[in-house]
Amino acid sequence: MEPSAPSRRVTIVDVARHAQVSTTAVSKVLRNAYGASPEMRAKVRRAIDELGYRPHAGARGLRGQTYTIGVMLPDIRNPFFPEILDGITGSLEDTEYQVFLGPGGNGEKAEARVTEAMIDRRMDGIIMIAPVSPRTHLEQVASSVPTVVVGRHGSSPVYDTVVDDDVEGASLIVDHLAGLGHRRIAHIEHRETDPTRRAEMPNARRADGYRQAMRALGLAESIDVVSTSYTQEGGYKGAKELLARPRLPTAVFAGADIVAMGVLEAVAEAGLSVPGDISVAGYDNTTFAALGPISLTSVDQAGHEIGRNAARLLLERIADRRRPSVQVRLSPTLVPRRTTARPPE
Amino acid sequence: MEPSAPSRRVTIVDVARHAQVSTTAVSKVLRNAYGASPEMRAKVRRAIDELGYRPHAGARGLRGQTYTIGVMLPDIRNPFFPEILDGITGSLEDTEYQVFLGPGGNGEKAEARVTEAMIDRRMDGIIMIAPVSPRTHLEQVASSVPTVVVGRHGSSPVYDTVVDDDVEGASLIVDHLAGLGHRRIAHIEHRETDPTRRAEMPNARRADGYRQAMRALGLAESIDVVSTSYTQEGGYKGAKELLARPRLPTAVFAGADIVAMGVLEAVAEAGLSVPGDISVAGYDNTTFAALGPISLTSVDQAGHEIGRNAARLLLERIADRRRPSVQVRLSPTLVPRRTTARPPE
DNA sequence: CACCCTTTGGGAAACGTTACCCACAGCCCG
DNA sequence: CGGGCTGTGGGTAACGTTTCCCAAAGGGTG
Repeated sequence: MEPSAPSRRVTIVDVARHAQVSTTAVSKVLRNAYGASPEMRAKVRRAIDELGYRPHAGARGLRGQTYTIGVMLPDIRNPFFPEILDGITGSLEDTEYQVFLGPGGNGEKAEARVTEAMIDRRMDGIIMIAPVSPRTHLEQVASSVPTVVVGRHGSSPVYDTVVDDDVEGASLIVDHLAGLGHRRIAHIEHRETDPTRRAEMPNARRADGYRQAMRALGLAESIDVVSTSYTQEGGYKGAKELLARPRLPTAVFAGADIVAMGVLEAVAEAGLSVPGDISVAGYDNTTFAALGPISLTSVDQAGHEIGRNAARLLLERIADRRRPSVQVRLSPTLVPRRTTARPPE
Repeated sequence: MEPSAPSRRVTIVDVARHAQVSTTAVSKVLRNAYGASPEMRAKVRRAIDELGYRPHAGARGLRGQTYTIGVMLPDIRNPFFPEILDGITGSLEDTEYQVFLGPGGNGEKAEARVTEAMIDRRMDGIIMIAPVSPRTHLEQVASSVPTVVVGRHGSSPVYDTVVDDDVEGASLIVDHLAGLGHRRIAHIEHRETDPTRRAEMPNARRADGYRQAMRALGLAESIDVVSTSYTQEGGYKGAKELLARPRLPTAVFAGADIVAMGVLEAVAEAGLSVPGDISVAGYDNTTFAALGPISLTSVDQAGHEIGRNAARLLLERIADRRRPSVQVRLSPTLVPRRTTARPPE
């Protein structure tokens, strides 16, 4: 085996010559386009197989499509994304489209770099998962390539959206805890100051959902929200703060599983037991929430469904770029585990 | 904002006209190529900025490079990969290269699809992380594009490799346990039958390392290996089997953290305590190993370093495709936590 | 001062594919 | 039997960039 053999690749011209037809004809077969008889198709396909021809995606992109879909992923570590991704790739595996992931790096600048790179490569469509970029940037991207935004509330005429109902998810937790008898239910949120992001980011919607659900249960006075960040450390600090309250909460609803991990740590340090003294719930139903030693009550977003819908919407929009924008909202489900129980007497 | 405005993009021709030079000149500036005076460069760069020009990667690829690096990731869920990825993207963020991830889907077929797609898109180089494909396929890929293989032992003249020393990692654990006083140390491995994979796959190397280390300590008779798979269930089943032994092991070295999770579950079910009755160690130092309630002793592979090296080797090979292949081997470190302690008296 | 080399710049032909349009044959219909 | 469809196939000009080459100008050298 040669180190990187310089052998010329088989091109459409070679296929055409071998099949004794024009390159136009081969191109038509490749794209399943109109204007080729069944016999012609058969002949061309045979030539393709015999020569082992594969089209050059870049060259195709010069005139037509690249058959490439870009998925912007802000943070690969987030154990919730793989589900979405499976949904996307699953929907696309029977098509000609190939999915590539762009590491977003969790910042506006990194996100911009990736989306620009995708546009430079003329990807046919882009799926942005839980982007942190301002809406104007999303719209700018969407104005030059078909785009679906996942996990941002708020709609735009230029891109489609798929979200899980975070308000509903927050209620699921609050109702579950209240159903067990809890009244002093506290919440740890990810601090959000920017007004449009308060309206669009899932973390803010979860906090809103918490407040709404508490009020609906007549527990308005027990509303207690600590603002930190969606990290383990944020959970730890938030819990420390809650544990310093004159009257301790009997349950903590952390806005994300990873936050709940910090809470569990702080609670253990304080010498309290879970769920004996305090119940803890997270959000996202991440892999580790299910692990035996943790067994964290959480909310499952239908990740697979989210991905499937995003892929579907994107294909539709690639097919018809001027169809009106669509918003899909899915419902989460509660996954009760061993970190929540009746409050102490 | 128009839905997907049809506005023509700025091309190199526009830039040339605006700067009153030839397209050749602009191209030279873009590539930092020889044959452009400083004044010329300045003039062209200004025009580029004024027009907001961005080169079309596909068109570039037709003649030259695409400035795109593909990273094949077999399983996004593996919490060890993000570290490697950070190392890669970190090394590349000051270059013109853009990284895209191809979801490998943990199977030969899926891996082949992704690598072919990368080649079809004329990516300048490919990094394959822990591929499961047979070596012939790796060499085939490497023969058409510069390639670095991460996490496969065994070298090839056509691709570079970066591995962490799994034999050494296994010793770290065995020595650690023996140092605490354990003698009956069992191991749960991922079953591997194919002979070349036994030599190349990390899981097989870990099992070998375990045996070697046991023999080196004079514990050859206590060698006890159970073959299941690197999954939580595999750990659970493996542990069940070990717990049915007439003389229980006092420590279990699971070949991966996720396996250790299954072990912890089985041990808890058996009414035994960790590390009181039995010590448990994993491998990979995944995120959840560090979580408070778990606190699993593990082995840390220098993921970041692995990624940095892979990126460096790839750039070198892109620059000189016929330089001899290089193998980099890094050393892991032990991360002792609360699941390992002295054996019961 | 003739010659050659170096520096700077540009013209034009690739690169591999698709879009656009035209030609031709066969057929149906009035 | 003429006119207009429909189905089939191909010629050719894009698409946006880089590479290969050549030309001209300037400067050093014998």
